Amino acid sequence: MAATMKDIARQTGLGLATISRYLNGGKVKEQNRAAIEKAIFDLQFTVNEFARSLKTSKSKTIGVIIPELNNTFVATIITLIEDILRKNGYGVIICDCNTNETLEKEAVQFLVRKNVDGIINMPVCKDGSHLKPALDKDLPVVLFDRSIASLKDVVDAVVVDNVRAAEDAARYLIENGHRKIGIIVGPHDVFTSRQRLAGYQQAYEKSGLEYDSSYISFSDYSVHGGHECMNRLLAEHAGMTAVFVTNYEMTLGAIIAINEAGIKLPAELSIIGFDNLQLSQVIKPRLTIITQPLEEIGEQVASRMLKRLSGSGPQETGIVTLSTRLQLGESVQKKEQGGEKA
Amino acid sequence: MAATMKDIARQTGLGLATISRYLNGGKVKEQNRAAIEKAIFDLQFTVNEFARSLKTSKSKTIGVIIPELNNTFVATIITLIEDILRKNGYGVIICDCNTNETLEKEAVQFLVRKNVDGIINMPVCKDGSHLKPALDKDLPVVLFDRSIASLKDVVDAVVVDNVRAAEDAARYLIENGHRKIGIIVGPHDVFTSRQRLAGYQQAYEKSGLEYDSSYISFSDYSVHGGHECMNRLLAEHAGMTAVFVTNYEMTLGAIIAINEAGIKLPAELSIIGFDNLQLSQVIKPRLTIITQPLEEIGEQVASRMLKRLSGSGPQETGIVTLSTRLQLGESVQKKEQGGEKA
DNA sequence: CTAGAAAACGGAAACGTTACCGAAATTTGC
DNA sequence: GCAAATTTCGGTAACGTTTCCGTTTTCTAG
Repeated sequence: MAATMKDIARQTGLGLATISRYLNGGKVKEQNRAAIEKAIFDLQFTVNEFARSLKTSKSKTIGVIIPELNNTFVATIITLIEDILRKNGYGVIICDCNTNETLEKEAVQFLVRKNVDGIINMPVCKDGSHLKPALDKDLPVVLFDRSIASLKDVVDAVVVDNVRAAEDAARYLIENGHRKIGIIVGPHDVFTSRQRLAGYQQAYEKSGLEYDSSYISFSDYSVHGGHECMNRLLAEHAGMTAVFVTNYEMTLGAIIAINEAGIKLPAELSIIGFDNLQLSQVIKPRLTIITQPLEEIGEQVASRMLKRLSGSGPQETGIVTLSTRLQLGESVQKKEQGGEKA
Repeated sequence: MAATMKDIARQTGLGLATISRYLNGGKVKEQNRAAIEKAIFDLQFTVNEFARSLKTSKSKTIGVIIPELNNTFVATIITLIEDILRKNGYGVIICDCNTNETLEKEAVQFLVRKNVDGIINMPVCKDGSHLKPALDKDLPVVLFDRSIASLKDVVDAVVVDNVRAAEDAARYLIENGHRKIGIIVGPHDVFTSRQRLAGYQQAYEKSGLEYDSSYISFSDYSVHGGHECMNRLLAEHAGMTAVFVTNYEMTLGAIIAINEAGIKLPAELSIIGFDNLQLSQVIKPRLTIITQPLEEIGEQVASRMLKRLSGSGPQETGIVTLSTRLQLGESVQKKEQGGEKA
């Protein structure tokens, strides 16, 4: 049916090895090059990737495992990664594990069976045991958003400095005179949640202030969860003057709740949100937010993977920590303290 | 390195063909079956999918091309499709073409070169010419969200009845006494935009009323766009009593704009949104929305693809049209007409 | 012009499956 | 208990590349 290298060899009178060399960027005499190209054109030849893969044991495919595709942060990063990898000839197989450790483990097995050349993962499992099948086969693994301590010598990881990010946000609020600051964080056991909460606490400590743990509200990184938490905080803490919401979806939910309650931003309540610069500028008052360098995360993940793939010999792995930025808007109001502090 | 069928054959004393038969679900004598299974376990054998693919010319991989991954509707459907296909042993390679026809065409070529067994596509290109490389190779193609008239005999398509959906929404508003209804639609040239607009117009016509085309606002299906359009409509049409927003992202943007303007829902303005039942219940007043049967769309797309893949002989292709539902909330207020009618 | 070095080439053996089809083993029927 | 019918089995030839390495061609320099 389709033309093969043999057909090219026959038409050009050259040997198979020469055709192969040409196809793989080797040196070929000018006139042979022309002949081969003509034959390829005439016969509409395309390399059979199956045969090539059989010989090289490379699929030119990368597996990506994420907890949830329907999430701006994840979708944006995947889009960036996919774009870069595709430009380098790699296909990207996505597995949404629905924030479920069992499904995540199965996804790794599935991808290894599918002979992916590497795995990119925003991990749900905390100890990294799910990655064993991949590591056993020496596949390069790159984590993002969350790192896994026990794996730091065998995989790459790209994360942001969440502690610092949250600290920046909380400090900014404190500097603006706020003392009773609510925080809406993700699930207790998620890496980023913990870090962001730690940053909030650290800001209080460094300022020599105490925080009230009842102002800490755990949620699930969803719009619904953010809405719920915001309502709870509003109901329980009439004295709250500011709130820090630690991801995009929850920020959306929180704002909806605030609007519903008829609370004026920022006069009656200051807010700092998370991610999605675009939205922050659409909302009035313009939202002050912590932005993650999404492009950079995507690029780092993709380029680390590519480097490992082209890797000659063992390379050092490591954690790349990127910085977030406090993007000022108008959703935080300076609050005069009643002379409480100097 | 890794064990092959030959190793299994050697250990069991059976022939290669028998091992192959066993692996592919053929009949094997009970005691041989046991021996093979033991050998597989002992040697940690797994089928080399590369070799299998070379023989069968099947990759067990499906390509999915979408205009934009960072969109709830798309992400939700992809998640469903991916889940079903993975359970059937298929990997899903995703290509985000960024709503760009050139990139979409390149994505098809890329996937065909990667030997996918089929292509699922939410098409950007209107005439379907981008799919030629796939159709030339007789790959099954399933479209969703948008169909392409010229391809209706060669590909499957799963869409919803957008005309009816929009008509339902507009009629409901009209029945509730609204006459000056704004509509925020997607881009002029997109299938769903046109259909949803047509439904809106049809509702007016069937009610014997005229619509004012200045109440029609074209946008781009983004949060930002919805926000912008809503602001424009509010500025230009003080008399507007209701608005229909035709996708989720724009609905979000519109609500933010309404809230910012301090307009009370539904007392001062009624609104019907689109998609995302979950959010609609989080917002107060609970949003009246048009919901698309996302699960059903995902299932239909996946099962159509699976059917075509297992396909024995030529099957009939066709368009599946699913129904939307008007999910009542509290965001539409009955408006007494000043005896204008009847 | 020619010896030697360098570059380009080509034959053939894998890579690990699947599938055809004749041979061997087993079952069935009487 | 035996021939015929039915299963099950196994040898072997692909599938279309890549790669090793010995051979031929081309280039360089004196």
